Amino acid sequence: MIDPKLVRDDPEAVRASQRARREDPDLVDAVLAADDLRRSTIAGFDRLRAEQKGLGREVAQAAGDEKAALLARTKHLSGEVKAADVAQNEAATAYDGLLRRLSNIAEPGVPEGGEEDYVVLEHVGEPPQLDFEPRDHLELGQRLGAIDTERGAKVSGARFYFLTGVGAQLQLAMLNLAMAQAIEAGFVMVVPPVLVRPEAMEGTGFLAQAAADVYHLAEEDLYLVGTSEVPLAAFHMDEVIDADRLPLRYAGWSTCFRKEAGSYGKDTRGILRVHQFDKVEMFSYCLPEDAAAEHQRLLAWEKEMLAKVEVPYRVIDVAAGDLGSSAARKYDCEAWVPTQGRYRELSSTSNCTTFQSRRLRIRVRDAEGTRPLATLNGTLATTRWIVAILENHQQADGSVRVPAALRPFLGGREVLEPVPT
RNA sequence: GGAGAGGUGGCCGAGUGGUUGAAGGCGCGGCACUGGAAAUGCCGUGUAGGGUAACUUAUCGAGGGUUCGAAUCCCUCCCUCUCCGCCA
Repeated sequence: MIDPKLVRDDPEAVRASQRARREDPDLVDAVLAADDLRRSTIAGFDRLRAEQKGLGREVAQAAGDEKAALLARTKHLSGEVKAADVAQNEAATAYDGLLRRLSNIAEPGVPEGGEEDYVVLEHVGEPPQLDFEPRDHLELGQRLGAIDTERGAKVSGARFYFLTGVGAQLQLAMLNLAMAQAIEAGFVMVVPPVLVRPEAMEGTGFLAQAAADVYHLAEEDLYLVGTSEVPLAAFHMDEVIDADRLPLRYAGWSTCFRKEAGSYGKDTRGILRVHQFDKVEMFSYCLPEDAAAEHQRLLAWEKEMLAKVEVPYRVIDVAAGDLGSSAARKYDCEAWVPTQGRYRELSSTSNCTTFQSRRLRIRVRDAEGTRPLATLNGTLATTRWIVAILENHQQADGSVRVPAALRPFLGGREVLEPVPT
């Protein structure tokens, strides 16, 4: 939720942000109209309620005939107060509903446009020069006895997989490497619940545009999280945090679940796009004025991790139209995938400014009082990284070189060798 | 799953139908005292809405209800604790 004052004080800025995102600018005017109605119903209710309370005080002190007369007078007021209360609540609900539909204000400098309008900020590393026909990650994974998608489909359906042997070990090694880095950087490691209440899902903004991608358990009314960003953001829901405790940095380790609705036929091979994967996610709470700098720090930590797995990648500044509703700015790191001849997203870091904290009622308290704080998130490693690691470090014989930083987490192994099937 | 006890301000904790936004304590801020500090004393201190302002409204887990009036009574739900049952 954006700052309601901004809509009132500078509606054109909000309209401009909506246009940049290719969302509806007229929503701003609907919010303004709902706000007018809301305020007038509040005035009506307040007046009646004040009168009722005043009479109530007199009733409390009166007795006998005087009391009876007062009661007669106030009896009809009761109904009016109730009606005004209903009107007030309806107007407030309508206003809130519209306000929540407004996406976060894109940060100045965000590229305009849609998915294809990102700006490449930099390239790091060179695609490997392979003097043989590269195998894709699935073929490599099968030869290594690392990835089994056929049995994944048998047991659970399409887009499910088993990580076996060195595949499972590689994932654990990578996530451990990521977590070790995060802890070294001062993050608090968190293993969060992956089933959350509607409030947590709603508060982080995932029930808006990403709703179709979210698994829901109807019987319990719980949602499976698509990222530990959700429980990490909701961790401090309804809390007031002293300014001197900020920034708070958490590194979540969790399994993530995504329906991948609308991606039928896309990336169906291997483990590039799956319903369930594991991830180490960084999450920061900081002062709003520090958010942009914190965003750069998260990006730097992502790059540090990418350097450790030695894959070539580029950093893109995601265009406004391709931002999630919560994000004011988003940088993606995309790794080179040799068999696809293109870059694929490995990590993503978003500055959600005060959008999530306002929805989740998380505030910071300093000398001036309390106010919403900023939340940011960024990926440190996911199952998908295995794709880039296998393909970029493959050798002619189908073996895969292990990046040096991962070796300590793999019992010192330098090469993953094919196994007999 | 069953039975019972609870959910009150940043925190702890009184309060069972009427000037209670809510005693008291802690914390925090200011002042006094001090060479400075601690201790002590005094004063102040929730949040969110509406209003140019004076001021006003809401808020005692959430949502309904009873009543002229609800933190307080009733219903539903959520959560916590204790005991029993069940259990990968």
